[in-house]
Amino acid sequence: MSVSRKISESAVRRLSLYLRILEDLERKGQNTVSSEEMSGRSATTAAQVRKDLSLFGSFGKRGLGYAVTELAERLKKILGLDRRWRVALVGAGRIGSALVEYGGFAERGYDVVAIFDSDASKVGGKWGGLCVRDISEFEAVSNDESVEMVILAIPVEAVPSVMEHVEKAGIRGILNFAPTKLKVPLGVAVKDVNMVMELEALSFAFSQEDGEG
Amino acid sequence: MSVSRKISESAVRRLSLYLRILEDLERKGQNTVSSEEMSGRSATTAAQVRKDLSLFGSFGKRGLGYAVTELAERLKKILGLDRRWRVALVGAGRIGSALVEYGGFAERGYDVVAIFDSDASKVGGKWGGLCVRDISEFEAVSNDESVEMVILAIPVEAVPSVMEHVEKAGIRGILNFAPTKLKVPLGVAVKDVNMVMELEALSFAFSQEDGEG
DNA sequence: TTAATATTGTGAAGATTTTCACAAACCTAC
DNA sequence: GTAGGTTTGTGAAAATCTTCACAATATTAA
Repeated sequence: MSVSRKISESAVRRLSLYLRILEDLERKGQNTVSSEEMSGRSATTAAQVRKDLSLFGSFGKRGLGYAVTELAERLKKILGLDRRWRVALVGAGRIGSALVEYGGFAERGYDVVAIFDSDASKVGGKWGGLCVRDISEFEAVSNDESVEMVILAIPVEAVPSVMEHVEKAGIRGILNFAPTKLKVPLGVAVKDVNMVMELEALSFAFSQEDGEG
Repeated sequence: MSVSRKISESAVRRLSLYLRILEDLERKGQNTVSSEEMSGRSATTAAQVRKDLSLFGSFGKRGLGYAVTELAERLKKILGLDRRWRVALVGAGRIGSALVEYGGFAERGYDVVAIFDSDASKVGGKWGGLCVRDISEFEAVSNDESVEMVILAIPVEAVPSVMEHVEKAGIRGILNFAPTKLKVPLGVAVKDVNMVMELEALSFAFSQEDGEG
């Protein structure tokens, strides 16, 4: 099961998508699925699906396809979803509130166990059963609470000082909503989410198209 | 200025990031910047920065670097940000509310001019000055309001029926928060945003690392 | 004016990712 | 058990993306 090869960013994103498709098929009671059908639902090619899956082993049966439930389990394991993760939210502002309000994380195994902010007017407030703590307490609290990952929903200016705490606490996974590339030590994984950047990509695609003959 | 080459997804994302860096430098009153400095702030290489920019022309001066304000203007134009965009939000649920609440869109030129839902209990409600309309009115309203792009914040099940309206209305840009790949006609641009997918990529990176020697 | 220094723009090389194409493996029907 | 139809798994080819390396060009100093 150990994988020595480096798996590309985009391959991992596709695995996520495959898992979602499989869960959908599971709900519908479908037992097996072909790479062809998976590709149809995921805007890739059948060859791509097979290649992606083959990076981790042989899950399918030739002539038949993949067992839906079994493959879903394998993917969950590969993606680290066969367990729950303890997550801290840093930044009790608009984005942070939107994320807590959104609530989709717990469903997929991510438990927000602590919330931090540097704004004194927010510290002490209750957010869905959790007390907003001052960022200066980050190391102590995240240690007590065994925090593994951080959701960073803070303005760019606040990044350097917050990152000091995060680094010192030995956090090794960050979901970054601040619109800047984080500089992190080796071994710390970062994923960026930036909705405005997505919209910009959209208007780019749009403008290009309009400009062309 | 016309670009016939296809620009890669990741190149566009980097352009977005460069623009943000430039705007930051502008605020700080810096007049010129080298590809080296840009790369330092964006976790890429100087060569990558130059290559990306050179896709659209020669913006820099050898020996000196790039003029901050001028390059920012050029990038805005390239990314289609030299104008405002009229956007409709479809789905007045948790994600939709989070996005409206978040509010970062207007700042960057995207105006939400209409909100739709299929849930009768939501239709008619007021959201930040806008009245939530029934999705069946989509074509008429989006035509009246000259809607150009759509933010799709609906559950997977609702996708097919909503997409019918969106297609008929001739919308050609979609920011998709539904965790599924949309099937769209040629010429329609789609960008997917999926925060859970990002978190999964994070736990994947994390699990891999733990599993290795 | 010339020398020294800095930095871009870009072909070419290198690396990575995707697609192709087909042998191997499995299922069903008779 | 054999023939016919499917579908996987995977090397090899093709396409795409990133890095390298350096000529070309600009600035500054003397």
